[in-house]
Amino acid sequence: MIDVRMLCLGALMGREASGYDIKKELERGSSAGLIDASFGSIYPALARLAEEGFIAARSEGGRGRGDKKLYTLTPDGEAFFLRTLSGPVPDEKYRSPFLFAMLFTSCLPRERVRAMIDRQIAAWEDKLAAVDETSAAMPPSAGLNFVRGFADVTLRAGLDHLRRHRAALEAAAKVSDTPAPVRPLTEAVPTEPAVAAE
Amino acid sequence: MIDVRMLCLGALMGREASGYDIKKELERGSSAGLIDASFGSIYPALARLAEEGFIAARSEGGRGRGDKKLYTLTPDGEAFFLRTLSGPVPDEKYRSPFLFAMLFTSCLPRERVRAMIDRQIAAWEDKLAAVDETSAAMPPSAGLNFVRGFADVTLRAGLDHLRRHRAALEAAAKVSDTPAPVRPLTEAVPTEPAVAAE
DNA sequence: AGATCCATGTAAGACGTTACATGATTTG
DNA sequence: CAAATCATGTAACGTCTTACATGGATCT
Repeated sequence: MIDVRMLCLGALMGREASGYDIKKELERGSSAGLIDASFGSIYPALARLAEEGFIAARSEGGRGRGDKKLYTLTPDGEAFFLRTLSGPVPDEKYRSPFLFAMLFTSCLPRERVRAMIDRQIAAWEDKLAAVDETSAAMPPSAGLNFVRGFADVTLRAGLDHLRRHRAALEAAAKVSDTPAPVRPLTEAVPTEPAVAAE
Repeated sequence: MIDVRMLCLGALMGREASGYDIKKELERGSSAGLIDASFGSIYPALARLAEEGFIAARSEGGRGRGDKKLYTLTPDGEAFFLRTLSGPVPDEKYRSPFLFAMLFTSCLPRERVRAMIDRQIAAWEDKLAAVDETSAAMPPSAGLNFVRGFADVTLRAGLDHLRRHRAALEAAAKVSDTPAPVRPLTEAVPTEPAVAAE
């Protein structure tokens, strides 16, 4: 379970923060590019955690900024967080629209494939730069080092692979109005030769 | 957009299949380990696609097995699929409960960290084996090669990284009742020294 | 003065999972 | 005959995103 509640509790480990702060942290802090959540899920999560007694709120209204609510973990909250973290680790989820699209290169126009690849390379390069940059600016800890390093090597491997294979992908793509060689997403070894019949 | 509808349309490119077949394909076919979906989302998606005229159903009742519904893409469906695929490519989503947990190694008992790492290594090794195995048994196509290869290099990089860093992660973990060195998930360079005050 | 950032929240809806209900067929 | 696999579907529920509503503060 890594729902927004866990994200919030994690962000509050050893620090006081508002919903807004948490969102910023997810966007530009140590988890930049790895995890994200919208205000629409963060605020209700905080409200519920407060109700449950896992976090405590302190209003910082007054002077400058409007009504800011700073949350802190309660002992209960920290215990709950650590207990949940120690529980069963759910499977990872990776969903890549780009990879999915690449499965169908042979049915897509070549320029389109080219454009997608360009955008993906740019996106991964950006992410890589962001990871390396924020890593440098962060106090080192074994966990942080590991996670940032993971993002780094993994992105590099992906980029490298894509660069090496882009020619093949583009070559397989459809040139303008070539009758698309639609091959099914097969399940292992389709034993019937296409000629077959009877 | 890679919702279950797109998954189904993709699975039906150049082939006839039932909801059950699609599920199997996702589990053990070319997308094994990369994408999955439950029956609870596949069947309603197929029903809706049929309503919209993107796929056509053919009942294969009769002899052996019960009432099987085989779906085929209509020209409209194929056009819709290709058009959507060619549209804007949404961001990738990667959610790793394991990586998240590793951010908090310093607060978790060492044995627990060790166990998590062992399980993760095993999980990635399994996935890698599955990828390599099914890749070998599949008719080669540029798209398939690329995607399988991507999974392969990416998993290897991750595994390698984890193996190299496990000692450091375990060393940072909490030994039995050591007062946990809780360090916040910081946002870049927290400039205030903890002493500060006024 | 207008744009942008800070700051919180709600409501509607999309999307998906789990669990349930059902039943035939195949295999050990 | 029991267990697994084939096969389809529904209902409840959880979770998250988008879009909306609101308002002060800061910057240009």
